[in-house]
Amino acid sequence: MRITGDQYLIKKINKSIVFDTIRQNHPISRAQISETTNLNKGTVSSLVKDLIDDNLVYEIGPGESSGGRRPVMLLFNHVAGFAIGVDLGVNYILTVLTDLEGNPVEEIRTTLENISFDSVISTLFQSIRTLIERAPDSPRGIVGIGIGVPGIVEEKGTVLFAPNLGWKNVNLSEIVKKEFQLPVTVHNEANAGAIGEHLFGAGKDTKNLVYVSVGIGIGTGIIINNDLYKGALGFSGEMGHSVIESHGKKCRCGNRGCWELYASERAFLEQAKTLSIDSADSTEEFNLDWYLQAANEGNDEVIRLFHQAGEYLGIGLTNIVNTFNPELIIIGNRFAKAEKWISQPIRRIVENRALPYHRGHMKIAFSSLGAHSCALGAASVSITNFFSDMKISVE
Amino acid sequence: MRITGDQYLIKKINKSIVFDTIRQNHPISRAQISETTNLNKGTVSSLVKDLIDDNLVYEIGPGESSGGRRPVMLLFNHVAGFAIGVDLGVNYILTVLTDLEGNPVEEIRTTLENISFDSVISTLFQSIRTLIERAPDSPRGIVGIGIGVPGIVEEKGTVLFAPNLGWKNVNLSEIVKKEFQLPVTVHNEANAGAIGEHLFGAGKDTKNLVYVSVGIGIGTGIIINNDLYKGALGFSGEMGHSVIESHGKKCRCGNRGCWELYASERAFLEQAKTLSIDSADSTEEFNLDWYLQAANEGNDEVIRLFHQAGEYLGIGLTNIVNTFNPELIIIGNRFAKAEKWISQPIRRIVENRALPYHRGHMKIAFSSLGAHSCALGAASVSITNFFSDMKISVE
DNA sequence: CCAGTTTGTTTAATCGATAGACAAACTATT
DNA sequence: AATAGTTTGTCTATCGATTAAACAAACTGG
Repeated sequence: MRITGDQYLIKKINKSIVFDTIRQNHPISRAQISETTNLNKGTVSSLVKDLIDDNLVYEIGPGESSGGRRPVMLLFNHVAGFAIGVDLGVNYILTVLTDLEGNPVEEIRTTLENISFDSVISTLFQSIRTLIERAPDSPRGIVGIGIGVPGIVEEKGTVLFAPNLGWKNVNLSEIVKKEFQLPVTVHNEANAGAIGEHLFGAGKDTKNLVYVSVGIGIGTGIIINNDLYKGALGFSGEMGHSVIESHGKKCRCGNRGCWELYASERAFLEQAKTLSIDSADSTEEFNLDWYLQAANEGNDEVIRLFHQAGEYLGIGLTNIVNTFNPELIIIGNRFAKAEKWISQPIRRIVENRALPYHRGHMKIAFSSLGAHSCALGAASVSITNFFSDMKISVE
Repeated sequence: MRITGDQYLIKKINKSIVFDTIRQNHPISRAQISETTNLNKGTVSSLVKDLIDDNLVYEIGPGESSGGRRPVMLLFNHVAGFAIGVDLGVNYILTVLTDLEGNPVEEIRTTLENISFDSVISTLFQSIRTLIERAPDSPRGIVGIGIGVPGIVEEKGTVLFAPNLGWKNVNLSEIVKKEFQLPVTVHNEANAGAIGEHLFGAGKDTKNLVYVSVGIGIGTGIIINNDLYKGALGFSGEMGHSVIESHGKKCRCGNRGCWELYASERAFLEQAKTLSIDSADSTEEFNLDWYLQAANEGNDEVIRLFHQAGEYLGIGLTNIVNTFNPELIIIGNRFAKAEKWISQPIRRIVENRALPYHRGHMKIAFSSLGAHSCALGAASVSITNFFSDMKISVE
C-alpha cells in the first residue's frame, strides 16, 4: 500500500528540508532558511521550534547584522547522540564512535589473534561496549551500530558467506542487537566503504561513484544518485569476480579469469613469490608492507610487479567506466597504499581503453579516509536511519 | 532549490495515486479505490472528478453489486491521446502509434535504401507524419514522440556517436521537435528496449533487470528499481565494450577483447565466413537468417558456431549477474532469433560461472516483444512524460 | 416487504502552509 | 541624538486539502 499524502506528510517533508538545511549550512538564521528553502518565515519558525524541542537544533545567540535586526543563529546539535561503526576485518577490528555529523570521536583498533567465531564475537562485543561507555552523555544516546564485513551480506543483516572469516549464514545483526538492544545494520565492507567515501571522503558532492576496495580480494560499492545500489537481493557489486580473461586461471568462485585473480593484494603476493629476492632471506615475512618498502628503496623487480597490478586494475576499472559511466572511481582498502606505484599504470590503461565519451568526464581518486572509510560509512548508515525514523514520527 | 510541501503537493501525490490505481486496476469503483489506497471516500470522489474533467478517466456504468448499491465503474481513457515510438535501425525504420496504455495501434516499417543523412531524416519525417494523420481523434492528440537510436545519446537528445548510421553530434531531438512541434525524446536503442520489455514484455513486474540487445554490436539497458539507470552523464551501459579477454583482439573502440567481438551478430558472421559452406555457393547472401535456416536444416558446423556464440554471451552475462544481481536478464534484438541454439549454452555457462548467491534467484529470458521492444519503449517514455507533466499542472 | 449492506456525496472539523501585518532590534544618515 | 530604513522573527486571518461521520440512494436476501 502506497503512502498517501496528508498534512502530516507535508510537515514531515518540510521538517526534513529545514533540518537538512541547518545541518548543511549551520550556523544559519531562520530568515536565511526561509530564503533558501522558499518556505514561509512562519513555517520555518514553527518547524525550528519542533527541532529545538527534539534536541536536534539549538540557538547559539545573535549573529552579525546585515543592516537590521541581528539574526538568531541556529546550530545542528551534532552531539545530540552518537553512532558506532565497525570495520570487521580479517585479522583486525576497527571500531569508531562518531557524533551525528559522522565525525570520529573515539576509536579502538584490535588485532585478532584468535579467529575462532566465539573469540571474534567476544572481541567485537568488548570493543563496542567500551565505546558505549566512553560516549559522552547526550539526550539521544547511542542511536545505532553499523558493521562492515568482508563477505556477502543479505539485506536483513545475515552474513551469507565470508570466506576469509570462515563464516556462513551468520545472523550478525540479530546477535549484536540482542546484546546491546540497539538498532544494528550489517553491510558488505566495500558497500560501507563506498558510503563512507561518498559522505566524508573523496566522493563528497559526487552523485554517482564506484568505490573499489582492493584488499585480499576486490569488492565494489556502487553509489547511484547519492544512494547505494543494492541489487535485487541486496548483494550487488561483486565485480571482483568479473571475467577479464575468459580462458584464464580457475577461481575459487567457480568462474575463470576473474579480475581479482590478477589485480588484488593476494594476486600480487602470489606473483611476488616468484621474485628472486624471496629466496635471499626466508625468515622475513613478505607481506604488502614489506614490498612497499622494497619499492620505495628502488627495487626494480617489485616496482615492475606493482606496475603490472596497476595495469590489471586499469582493465577492470575500464569495464566499470563503460558500464556505469560514473563521475568518480575511488580506489580504497589496503592496496591503495601502493598509490605511488599503481596510479600511473591505472590511469594510462583507462585513458587508452575506456570509451571516449565516458572517460572524458570521469576522475580516478584514491581513498581519502584511508583505513576508516568502512567504519565511518557503517556508522553513517545508523545515523541516516536514525534521522529517517525520527522524521517518520513527526507526530 | 528543493520542492517544499504544501496542499498542492498533497493533491498532486494523491491524484497520481488514484490515477495509477485506476490505470492498473480498471474497471474499478470509487469505493474500491478508497479501500486499496486508504484514501478517504470523499477524497477519492473529488480526485476522480478532476480526472474525469481531465478526460483521462470516464464512467462505464454500474458494475456488479456485492450485496448493496451497485458501484459506478471507472475506466482509464486509454485513447485520450496517442504516442509515437520509433526504432531507428541501421537499415530500417519501425514507427509505431500507441494509445496511452502503450498498446500498438498502427505501425509502419520502412527499409532504408539510401542511408544518407537527409534521406534517413526525410523517411523518418514521412513515417511519423503518416502516423500522426492516421491517429484517431482524441481530446489530447499526440502527446509525444520517442526515438531509439543505435548509438550514444546525451540526455537532451543529441546523438553523440552512432557509428552504424555514420552520425556524430546530431541534435535529433531538436530536429524532430522543430518539424512537428511536439515533445520529443531520444534514447539509446538498448535503453529503449529495456524500458519496453520492462513495461510490456518479459520484464513486467520485475524491479531490477538488464536488457541485452544483441545485434551487430551488443548494448545493454539497465532497469534499477523500476527506473532506467542513466549514469552520471546519461550514457551508461556500454557493456558490449567490457573486456572479457584482456589481451584479445583489438576493437574499434580502442580497447582489446571487448565482449561484442566474441558474442555479437557481427562476430558470428565473421566467424561463419571461415566455414566450408561459404565457398560452395558465393552468389547467395550469407546473413543471419541464412545461417538460422542452415541450423534448422541440421548443419552441424553452423550449429556449433551458434553454440560458441552462446557460450561467449554467457561469459558476459555472468559478469552482468555478478555486477548487478538482477532478477532477470532479457536477451533481445536480432540475435535473439537464435534462441533455439544459444539458450542452452548461455544457461550452462551462467550456471557454472556466476556466484551461487546471485544465480539462484535470477532468470534469463528472451525478448517477448521481438522487434518491437525499442519502438514501444520509446513511445512509453513519451507517455510517462506526458503523465508526469500533467500531474505537475494540478491547477 | 423490510432489514441490512454498499456506494458515493455532503458537511463540519482539523491541520499545515501562506501572505501580510507587526513589533523588536539594528544600521546608516543627517 | 534623532530619524528613516532594513532585517528578523512572531502573530493572525485565510486558504485548501484531508478526514470522519452523517446521509441518501441503490441494491440484495430472507
